[in-house]
Amino acid sequence: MSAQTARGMRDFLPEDTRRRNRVATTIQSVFQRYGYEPMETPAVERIETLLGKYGEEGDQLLFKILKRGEGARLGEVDLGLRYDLTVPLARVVAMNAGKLVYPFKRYQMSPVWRADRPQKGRFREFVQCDVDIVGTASLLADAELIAVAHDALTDLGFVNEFRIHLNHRQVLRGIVESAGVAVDREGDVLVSLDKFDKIGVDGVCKELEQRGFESHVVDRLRVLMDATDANPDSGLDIIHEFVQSSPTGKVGLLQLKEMVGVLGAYGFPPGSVIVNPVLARGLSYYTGPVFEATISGFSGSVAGGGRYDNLVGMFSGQSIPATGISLGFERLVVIMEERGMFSDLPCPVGVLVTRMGPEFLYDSIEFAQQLRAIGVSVELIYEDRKLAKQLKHADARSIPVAAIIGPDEKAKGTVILKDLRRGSQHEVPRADAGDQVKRLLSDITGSR
RNA sequence: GUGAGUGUAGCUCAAUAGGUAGAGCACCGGUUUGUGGUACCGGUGGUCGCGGGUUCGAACCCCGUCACUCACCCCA
Repeated sequence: MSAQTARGMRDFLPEDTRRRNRVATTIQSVFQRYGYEPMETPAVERIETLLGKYGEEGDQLLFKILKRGEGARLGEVDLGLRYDLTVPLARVVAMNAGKLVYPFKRYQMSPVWRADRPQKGRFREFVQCDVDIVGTASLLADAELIAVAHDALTDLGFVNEFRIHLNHRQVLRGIVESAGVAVDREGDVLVSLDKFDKIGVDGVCKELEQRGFESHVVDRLRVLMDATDANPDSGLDIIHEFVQSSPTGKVGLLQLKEMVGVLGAYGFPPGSVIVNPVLARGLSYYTGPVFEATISGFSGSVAGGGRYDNLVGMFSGQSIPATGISLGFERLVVIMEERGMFSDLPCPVGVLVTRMGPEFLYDSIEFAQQLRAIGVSVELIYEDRKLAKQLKHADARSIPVAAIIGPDEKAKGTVILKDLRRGSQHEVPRADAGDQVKRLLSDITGSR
């Protein structure tokens, strides 16, 4: 019998959970600040809901659930674990289209499952934080999502350490068209182009050649990448040059210009949101603006999203426009742990109430309750062990204050409050102890 | 799915040319039976991932297998 989690699955011990909760509440409060409401959907969806939404690769990565009974023996599948939160949302909207108030703004933070091979910042079970706006084609919605991501990353502590990239599916189509690529090979080009950040101009060109693209196509895209590389802040101008011959591309460009204008009004620091002509994004359901957030020093994205105006229609036949972004919760946690960004998390327990012996136990319990009644988090020692051991336990748990009641204190109706960080202690009447404890705890958190 | 690396005590790691395992930290006890985080002394703890093979003898060599890590594919 091996005590081990399944591949790519993790336990979260209390310290992990404390950190994760900090990230979750920080992100949630941003979502709520913009008027999004929480929503939840089942972990399990019908398999046909999931299949065919994420491309061939995605279908391979779905965790599938065998039918019960006879079907299991035959290997029949009728259910699967959700692969993301966007497709379930589209399903919910299709199911409840008449009941919802539009624009429907919801967020969801839930685990999703992918049968991927784990690596850094990648797991088989991982939490996504999705915010979406359903029922409006307005680009204000897309811009707002960028603002939400911007605020979330900022509040988490990544001030000036991230960048949000913005592009448009129709711009990409325009670029690809004008480079002379057939529509059915657009996907291949975009997949390679998207690796620009990682493998550079030469890497992308090499890959394009390997995929069999003619040299005039590769050369054209090389010019695009060189221009982007040289002037990362001139994305709109570069796109302008590259979509002249494409009506579709021009539409996309106009929309990007509009968004850039709107984003200007949000007042973000220069360079934190940029138009990136080579940002592609893999998922096939995007139809308009696409966005992605990166953090300096981390390869890969920490957020991604875009407009998907046709996804709801796949379920109901009734097309409803929608746009959304997903924050990569796990990657953010990984990066924040690496960079020591949780060092300010306080110990959840404020006071350890020690005990001196059987005859003083009830005093300790009464005192613990006295503190709990005023909202202090208190832990009581269960075993009758020597005081040194009890204080050691407080250390192990980083509890900042110990309360000691022995024969002397019992006789006088006092308690010793010991500040374990400083090593100082003083004896106070038990009636005043609540205020003293609160003062001590606020001193300790304030002085950090 | 592909490739590379690593699996020895709870954790981080040692073990000299194959001779049946050791340190630090942690834990427990003591120096201090009312005071932790510093010091000193002692102690518990290991089927060397698992299975086979070579050998008088394997943690070490060979084969297989599993797990983890990293990278690719793809993605958060």
